[in-house]
Amino acid sequence: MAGVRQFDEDAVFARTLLTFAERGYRGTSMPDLAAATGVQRGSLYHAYGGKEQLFLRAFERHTQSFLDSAAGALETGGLTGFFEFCVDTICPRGCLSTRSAVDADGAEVGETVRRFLVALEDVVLAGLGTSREVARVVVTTTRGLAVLQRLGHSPGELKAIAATQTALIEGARLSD
Amino acid sequence: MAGVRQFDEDAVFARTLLTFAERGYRGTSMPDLAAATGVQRGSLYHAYGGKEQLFLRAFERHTQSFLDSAAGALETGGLTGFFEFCVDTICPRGCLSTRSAVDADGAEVGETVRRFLVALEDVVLAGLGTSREVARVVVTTTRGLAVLQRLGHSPGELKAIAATQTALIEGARLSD
DNA sequence: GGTATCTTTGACAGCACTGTCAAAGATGGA
DNA sequence: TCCATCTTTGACAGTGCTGTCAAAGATACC
Repeated sequence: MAGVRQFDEDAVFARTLLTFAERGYRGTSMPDLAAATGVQRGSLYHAYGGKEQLFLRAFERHTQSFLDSAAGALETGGLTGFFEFCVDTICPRGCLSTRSAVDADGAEVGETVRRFLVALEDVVLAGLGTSREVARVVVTTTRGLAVLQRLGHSPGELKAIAATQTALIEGARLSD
Repeated sequence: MAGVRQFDEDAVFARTLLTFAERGYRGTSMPDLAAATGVQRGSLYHAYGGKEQLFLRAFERHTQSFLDSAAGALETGGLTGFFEFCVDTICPRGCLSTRSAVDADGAEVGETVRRFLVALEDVVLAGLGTSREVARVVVTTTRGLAVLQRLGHSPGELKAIAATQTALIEGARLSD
């Protein structure tokens, strides 16, 4: 072992994800990532191989912490808390997973995002105790909110939509 | 008036929209459009100015017919019919408006898609007779379905999600 | 038929990104 | 200290897209 990596990999991953969230998957180039991370383009190619591999490594890295936080929000604040957490996460910059899902060209990125959504569905299912069908509607709603965010809707508007959805679900629960 | 346009503008618009739906806004280049429409790139630049203008003209052109069809589906089949229509429209190729919303770089495209969603919300509101809040949830759900479609979900899966959402809304209606 | 007007076509320069590579730099171990 | 190994850096060729333009083609009107 010698000639050792000069950059902090976690910091690179964090900057990488921010860049992808802001600019979209296709809209982000290796020069963009080099500029955002402060690491030369050649070094990124050398260390990770290319854009897709770098994305995948960064995405998988931070996925688990998001799921943990989501589970926490769900436990603390119920469905309302969950949606608020999602909107607050999405809101200044854009939803990384949604943008990547829509934007991706390679199959690998789509597959990874799909797995992420299944995991998110599991979190909702476990934390909310509804049916899997309803959990899936909840996840679908978060995707819809992410699209609306891209169109310029404010956090307040998104939360209002989430509140309506929450009321529909909670209402159905009561009437069972 | 002389030296007259050699191509059928409606056909060009139709092919244009298909291409944008399949490849995404950023993923579609002028050479792609030239190939898809059979019109030389130079002619497209001459006639429309560029990609964004061509997109906008084609999008606005076909927007109204979609809204009309959606209203018809809603009248005929209620919320279930509406969602089925949306899924069937989205499904083989992808949802043009959602892809464009997420993908767009220019402000004009986003603004146009936003207006389209407001119009769609109005259609749902008028056809369904619920509150505007619920109509907005319905529109948001269609966006979520479009994202899932991009991830490879089948029409059947999307319709199942839509059915759950429909049940939640209809249930809330009954208990009022 | 002639002319003015519009369209089509192919070509051009400019720009940005990709992926690779060789040379140079840095580091840990013998 | 010296060496083997890894990383960094800048440069390179290749590719694709953009926007423009001049020349050529087509058409309506006089």
